[in-house]
Amino acid sequence: MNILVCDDDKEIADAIKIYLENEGYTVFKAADGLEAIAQLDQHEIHLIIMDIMMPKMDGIKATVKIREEHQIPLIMLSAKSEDYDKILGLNIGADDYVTKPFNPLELIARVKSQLRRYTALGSMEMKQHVYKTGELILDDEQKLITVDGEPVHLTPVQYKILRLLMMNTGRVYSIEDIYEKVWNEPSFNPENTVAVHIRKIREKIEINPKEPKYLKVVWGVGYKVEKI
Amino acid sequence: MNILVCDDDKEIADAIKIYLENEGYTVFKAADGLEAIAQLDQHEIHLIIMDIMMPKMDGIKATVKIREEHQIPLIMLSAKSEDYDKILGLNIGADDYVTKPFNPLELIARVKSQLRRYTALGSMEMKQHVYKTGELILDDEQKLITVDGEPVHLTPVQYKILRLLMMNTGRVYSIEDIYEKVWNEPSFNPENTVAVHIRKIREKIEINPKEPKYLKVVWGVGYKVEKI
DNA sequence: ATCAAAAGTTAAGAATTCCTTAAGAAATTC
DNA sequence: GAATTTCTTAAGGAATTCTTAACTTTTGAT
Repeated sequence: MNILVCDDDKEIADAIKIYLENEGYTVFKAADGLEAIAQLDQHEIHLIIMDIMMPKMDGIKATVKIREEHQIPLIMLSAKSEDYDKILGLNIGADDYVTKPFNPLELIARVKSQLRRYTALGSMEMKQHVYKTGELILDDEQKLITVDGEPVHLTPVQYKILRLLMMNTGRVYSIEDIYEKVWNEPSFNPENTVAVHIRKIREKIEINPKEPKYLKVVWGVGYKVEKI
Repeated sequence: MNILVCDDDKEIADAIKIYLENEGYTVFKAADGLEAIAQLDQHEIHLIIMDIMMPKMDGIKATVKIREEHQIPLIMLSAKSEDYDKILGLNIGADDYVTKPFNPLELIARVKSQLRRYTALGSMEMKQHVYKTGELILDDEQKLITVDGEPVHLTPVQYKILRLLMMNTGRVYSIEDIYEKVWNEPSFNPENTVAVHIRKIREKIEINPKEPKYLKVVWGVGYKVEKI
């Protein structure tokens, strides 16, 4: 997910960038409204964080301009906490606002909330949430896995790994791939963490873990869930 | 789709029949509980509309009898609107109820809603207002919750949380999900609020809160109400 | 074919994270 | 202002995750 942070205060923009990147988002920056609009043409942006007070083109004007062409979720940052500003911001097309000084955790929560809402609308109930291969079924809504109809309990990490592999049965994921997707951070030195988890998953979903039917290894490459 | 209308009042039964046939359903009639049971043997019935007050065998007795053998969705018609009757009907195995005098459109909406539950089709025109799982019943119209037929008092927040979970039994909601839906704002500080409410709810609806039958935790993910 | 290196598997315990629970403060309702 | 409800805090317990290290299989170089 790509987020555009638009603030002339370099310090604040950088701080936000770090917090968001820490959450796994890709962050682009813009120092004013004009830059922001330019960035939108260059990158696919999924959410905008926009400061109100900026030189050249302020946040209000920029928001209006952006809303003429895009429906990207937009969170407004305002130094003042007057209701006046908030109302103005929301009327103009912002989806939410946060007042400075703000709690980074709050900003992140609101970012997630907006992205959730936005992506939920696009795929309302349409998104697939049941993945099957052979007698192995994963229901992502119920967080439920069954093998031959028998429910199997997986821990959160185990679940995430299996879901990743099952969302694309047959596709091989390297250990680095898995680490990045599941932990949301580049695999710096994942000893054999992933392998251990794989073992635990096999223990639970395979009849005979030594001759796995579903969760196969591809030597020197990674792991996959067989497409059956 | 075949619907059985069971009411000794011929006028009402005929009126219902016409409305339902107008919607494309095939309607069978029965004047009392005994007739209803006889009809069930002869035709494949997909939904039952059952009046409470009837000669020979009343609706309550008939419902109990029917539930011994069938899981057909059943909507109860009651002349009285007292809470007592509603609770009784639901505990006995009815899936929904409508009080006389009723709006035909409401009845049809509830019929569709029930059929949808069992066939998993269509769109949401009428939101369901009775949610059941095991012996736990939530009636959103009366804001009433019963466990084993015993009404339990929940505070507003507790009620909202339980309703959210019961509207989709089996589905897992993260703490953030719950916070957002119940408080209508994203959660950002690592609080414990939801967990405390969950505890309080368990205290009230569970026999043994330490081994909850209904309100389960899914480790590292969130909470759900078991689909029973 | 044989051996060493590389890659994968497995087990066990320490470290960490997450959930539960109780008690009291703060806020709200009556 | 008393009662009820909601929120915060913190300790304790339970479950999960990670690390370590020995072991097995595969690969490929000799």
